[in-house]
Amino acid sequence: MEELTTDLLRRHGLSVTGSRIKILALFLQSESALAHHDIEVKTKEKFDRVTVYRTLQTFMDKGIIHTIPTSDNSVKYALCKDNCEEGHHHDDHIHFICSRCGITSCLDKVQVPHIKLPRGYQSRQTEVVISGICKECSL
Amino acid sequence: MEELTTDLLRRHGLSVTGSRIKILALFLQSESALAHHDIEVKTKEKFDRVTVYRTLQTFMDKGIIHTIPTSDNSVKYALCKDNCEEGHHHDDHIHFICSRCGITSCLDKVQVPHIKLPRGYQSRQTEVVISGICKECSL
DNA sequence: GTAACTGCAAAATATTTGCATCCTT
DNA sequence: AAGGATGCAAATATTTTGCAGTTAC
Repeated sequence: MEELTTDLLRRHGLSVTGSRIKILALFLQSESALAHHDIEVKTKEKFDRVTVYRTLQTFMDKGIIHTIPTSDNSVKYALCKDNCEEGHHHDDHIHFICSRCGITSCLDKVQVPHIKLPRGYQSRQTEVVISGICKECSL
Repeated sequence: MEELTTDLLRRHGLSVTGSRIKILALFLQSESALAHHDIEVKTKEKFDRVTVYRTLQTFMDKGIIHTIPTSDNSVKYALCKDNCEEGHHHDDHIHFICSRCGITSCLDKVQVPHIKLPRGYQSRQTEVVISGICKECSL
């Protein structure tokens, strides 16, 4: 794991530090998207709240994670899969929010559909967030 | 306009008050979605910030407005078109965020596509938010 | 050694709650 | 008259900024 995180950081031109390793590891271990608060809670070793903010921002800038839009206030973050570069997100999967257990996850297998817009509108990115009952909760 | 807003409030079982009329009128006049901050700025007569929060919450509860999910922190609100009832939103249109002028709007004519989910997932609501350049900005 | 990262303090901003008063019905 | 809505004060939560000390390369 340490190997993996270190690699990922280096590949994105970031220096390897304790907080970055720990936070990145959290994302790699997690099936679901994480809110700022989750990160504060789940890292064994506690980091300053400010460090978490800055680390998330850095990961965003470098295309390591992306945000998932939600209708309520909350911002959730998830790992970008492969082809995100600095400044260019290519997340072409949809997101799912379970209204029972609350987890937010990326459904990597489900492609975002192409949507025909009215004349004059130019689409750059399409976000799809579906809420409902997830696989686990509907058992 | 006063007629319209009053009607709308009554139809949703709300008492008719100054702040509700003014805030609802803002939504009716506005082409685009409004953030809490927009409302504070755009109402001539100033209301307490708390009143704005509470009014928006009330409108949400009654199905008069809905939120639009965004990837950044911001929450935007827009009028529900017709068939929203208390506790049941039926917004089946997509949302558009212009990355040039920043406006967020409902594209009422564009239907949300049906998306086939993996086995076990049950969809209740699908949100689609497309960002790009809007009609006005691409002229 | 130098540039970048972190933690602490504090500022700025956003949101919620309690309560007394006022307004709508 | 009664219940609900508003404004004010204040508590809470969230996010940002500056700076000094520390760490990665």
